[in-house]
Amino acid sequence: MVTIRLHNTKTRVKEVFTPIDAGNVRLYVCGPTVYDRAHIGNARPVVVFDTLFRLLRHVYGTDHVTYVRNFTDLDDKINATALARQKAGATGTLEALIAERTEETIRWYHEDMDALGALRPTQEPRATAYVGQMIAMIEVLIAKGHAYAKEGHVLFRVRSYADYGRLSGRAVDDMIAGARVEVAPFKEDPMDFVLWKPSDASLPGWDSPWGRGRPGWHIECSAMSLALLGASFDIHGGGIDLQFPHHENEVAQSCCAHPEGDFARVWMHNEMLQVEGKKMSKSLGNFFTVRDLLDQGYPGEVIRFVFLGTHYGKPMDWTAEKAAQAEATLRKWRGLVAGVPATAPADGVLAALADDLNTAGAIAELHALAAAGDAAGLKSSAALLGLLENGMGDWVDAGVDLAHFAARLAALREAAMATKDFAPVDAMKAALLSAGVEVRMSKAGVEVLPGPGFDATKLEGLL
RNA sequence: GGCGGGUUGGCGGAGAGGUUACGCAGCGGAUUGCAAAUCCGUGAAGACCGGUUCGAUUCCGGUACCCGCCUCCA
Repeated sequence: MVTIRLHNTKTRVKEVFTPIDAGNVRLYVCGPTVYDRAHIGNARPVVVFDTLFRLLRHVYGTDHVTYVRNFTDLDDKINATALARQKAGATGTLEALIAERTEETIRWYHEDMDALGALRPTQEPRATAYVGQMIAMIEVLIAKGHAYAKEGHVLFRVRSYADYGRLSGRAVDDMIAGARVEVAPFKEDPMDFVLWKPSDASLPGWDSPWGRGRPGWHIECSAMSLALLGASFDIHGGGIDLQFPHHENEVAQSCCAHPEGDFARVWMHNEMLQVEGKKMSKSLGNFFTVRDLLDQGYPGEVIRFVFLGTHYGKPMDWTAEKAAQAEATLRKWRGLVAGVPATAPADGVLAALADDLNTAGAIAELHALAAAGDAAGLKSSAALLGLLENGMGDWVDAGVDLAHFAARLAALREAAMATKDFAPVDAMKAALLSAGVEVRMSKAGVEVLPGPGFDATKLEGLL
């Protein structure tokens, strides 16, 4: 059995990973709030934890890993989006507009993440389907003295949980000193956070012991992970920006409601993504959704390769330069593994991934396999990273048959060999090159294949 | 102010207390009608200042700069 080591945010060291139950390894990752298209930053944890999912499936067996990633379809941002649409003249009730928006966004999310080669998680629970469980958990917290109801709100009593701040390495008193916490009249302590809040008639709401209202954000993940994975599970993942307060609050809720469990044994956080060296933001004009990149012609596989080139624990920069390099490499490898059946991944690749998901190291191993001409090893090892898979390679040949161009060029060349007038050959070659076609001529013959920037429309009239 | 991440050759980016990372680009050569592709060879690094050590880019301390979180943003 391969020994997997993972950096645990909770303990701040790399640890040997030992599942609670090797027959059912359980992973939970915070999913998207479905109010808009996923941006490329949202895609990083998807690719990172998809790779972890693939590794775990390889090591423990495909049917022995449960991966849960939620959809937060219950959120004030969604409400605001729906409200804005209603004001803009959209017809239908607010509930209908919200449902429409979340369904549409989930569909987009699936399309975009599928394009990146991410496997669908085992389960993708929606928050709206677990409000009952959230209410139940809140009741337990109140009964145990960890939460209190006031003015239609229910708040978590942060001071009742001694370990609060441990995950994120913060001291409660320091946070108070920072004093940027919301002070509300119904809070016993400024640090207390909302588990339940009242909804007025214009907002979606559920009946609860505290009146009609809606849950706070943090309780969603606690309730869903409990329902689907139990009070103790193996790994909890997400972006480092969620470490505080979201994950800290999850720990507090889950551990106080179910002290018999450990909640998540291992916490993994991916670092943030930047674009051309800067934080992605709408005002800088470097804000991209995954769909934007796909529409610009970056294949999902190329995006995935760029992501995997940097260790998940380090900040990653998205640049056009990297994408171009990734495309060239994948194009080369695709040519190498065409028609080759997959076997078993190489030990070196597996070892790199098992070492805290060292995807950059794994890619170096792939280069070694390619250099050694081990096409089967390359293909099978790449599959562990979600690369070079059969369903994702359409972009390479662009669906165009270039055989007749090759034949034509070969004929011209043959004639030129006799006449020593290479002008017609060079003219056709230049035309092909300008259409992004790679032209290779040797004693063995003529080969043409789509290259970077291939544009089929420029081929018209060439024959 | 508090907490955390980063700083490696022209660019990207890993591991390891002492031995070539790797990829791209560059340079030289083979090959080619010219190229491309391929193959062979090759130069190039560890932000700064100290410390530990026979020896540190790798461990420890400090400085500088960049970034994130502390505002229900992955």
